[in-house]
Amino acid sequence: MIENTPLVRKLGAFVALSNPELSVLASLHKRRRMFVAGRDLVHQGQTDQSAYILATGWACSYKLLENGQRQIVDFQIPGDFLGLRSVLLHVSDHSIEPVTDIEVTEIHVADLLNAFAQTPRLAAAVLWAASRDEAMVVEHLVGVGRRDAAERMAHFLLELGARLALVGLGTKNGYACPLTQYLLADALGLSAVHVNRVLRQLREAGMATFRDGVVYFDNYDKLAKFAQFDPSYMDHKGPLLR
Amino acid sequence: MIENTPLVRKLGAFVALSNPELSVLASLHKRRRMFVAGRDLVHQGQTDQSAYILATGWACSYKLLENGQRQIVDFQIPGDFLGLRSVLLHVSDHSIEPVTDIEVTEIHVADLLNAFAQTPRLAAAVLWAASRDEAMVVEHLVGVGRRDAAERMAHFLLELGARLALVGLGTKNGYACPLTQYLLADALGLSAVHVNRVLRQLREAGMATFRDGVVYFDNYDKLAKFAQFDPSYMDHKGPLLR
DNA sequence: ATGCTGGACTGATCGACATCAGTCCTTGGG
DNA sequence: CCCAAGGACTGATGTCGATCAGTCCAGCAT
Repeated sequence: MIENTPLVRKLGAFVALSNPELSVLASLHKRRRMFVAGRDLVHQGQTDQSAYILATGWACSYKLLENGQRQIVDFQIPGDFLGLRSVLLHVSDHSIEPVTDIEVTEIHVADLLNAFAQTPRLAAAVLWAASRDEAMVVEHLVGVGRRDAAERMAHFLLELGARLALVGLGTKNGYACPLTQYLLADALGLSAVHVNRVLRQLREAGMATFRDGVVYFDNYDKLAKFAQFDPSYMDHKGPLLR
Repeated sequence: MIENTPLVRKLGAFVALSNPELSVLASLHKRRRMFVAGRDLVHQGQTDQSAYILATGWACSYKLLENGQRQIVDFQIPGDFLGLRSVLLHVSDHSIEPVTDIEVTEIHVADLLNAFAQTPRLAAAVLWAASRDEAMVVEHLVGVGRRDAAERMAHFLLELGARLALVGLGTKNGYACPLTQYLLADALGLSAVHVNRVLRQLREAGMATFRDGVVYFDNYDKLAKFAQFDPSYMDHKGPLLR
């Protein structure tokens, strides 16, 4: 039996993978490596680095601007690819930093592309996962562009919860979350000061509480309504491609 | 000889496609269809619609919020896929509207996935194109999150120019652009009023002029510096996969 | 114990951009 | 020819969130 990693769980939600396909997937995993929190894995502008699959811990991908501001594009949780896009485009347009200490397994993109030849359904699954990632970036864009700070925060907390639930790390009650208010600020396009005020608003409105590294959904439905959160792009009853 | 469509030009910049691969690609094109400006092709929430490749004209994909605001996620120009992500995810999380009258060719996603089995390099090319699209959304996110209105506008005009240049519809001097100030506002997360003021700023600073449906780069280098525009994620000397 | 550091938190002030309420110009229809 | 509609454009006013300048507390090293 193939081991049930977060990646297998995630892709399995998209495409029903057969055992041969699963073993091709498993064969992609090369060396296991660790990185410590805070030290960049990939630098903006760097070329020809490796791609990884995140096994444990959290990371974030971000872009730096000359004026010192940064925008966090996405957080990666177990099961997510790290740096796949950089490798495909042969240059990193962004940096990646572990938020906590992380464990990853390296993959060689040449192997991945070769695997597509053996099992085209794996290509579909990966394209699918990439589409989902893009959908999340899009949702993030909508939030930053057109939602006010409180809605943006609410939506963000919900989306993260839904993603974590998919790999078994969260429920509708809440989840463990190692992010600081500074990280939230850089993700949401706010100042850390304002993040603090907004979290207070959500807490006082009885919708969500973020304290001591844990997010509690005090009233999930009210929060989801407030944020206009629509999880349909992440919600699946089962694999869509059999 | 296979015809040299914008799509072939674009994918060809990524992966050197052989004649058999090109003909598989050509075989994906089904009926040719037209749509008129302003009437939605795909509605948010709709399921099971088709995917298309844009042949001529411009479209935009956007998301609507309950309060009536909208965020335009991206504009599509000839050679771009329309609605591919919606089909892969089996539900549209966004709407697509033609900005001008457009011509498209329909593709069946089942055919596309089957084609991956015949020519895995095509899978790589499509994954590549998807990565580039995601990189653009990311860049867009950074702009909306961390750039002020003028920088955002400058960066947007440059990026669009670079994309158009790739399919032969623009140069470093400028390009024809059918977008209204309202569309720009919805894309950049600004009000139409403010778009107007910002365009004036750029004009008065001698960097770019947008008038009568044409964007002129009055001083390309100054504009690129001002916007911190880095085209590396779209720039290629030639195909990276041979 | 003492000091240092990082993160959460707060009040006061300021500025970028939204909103409101218009004008002007062009285009197309009756 | 006149009118309606859409797009570009402008001034006045209002507000959300940034910035500045702190406090407080827990954890850790000395």
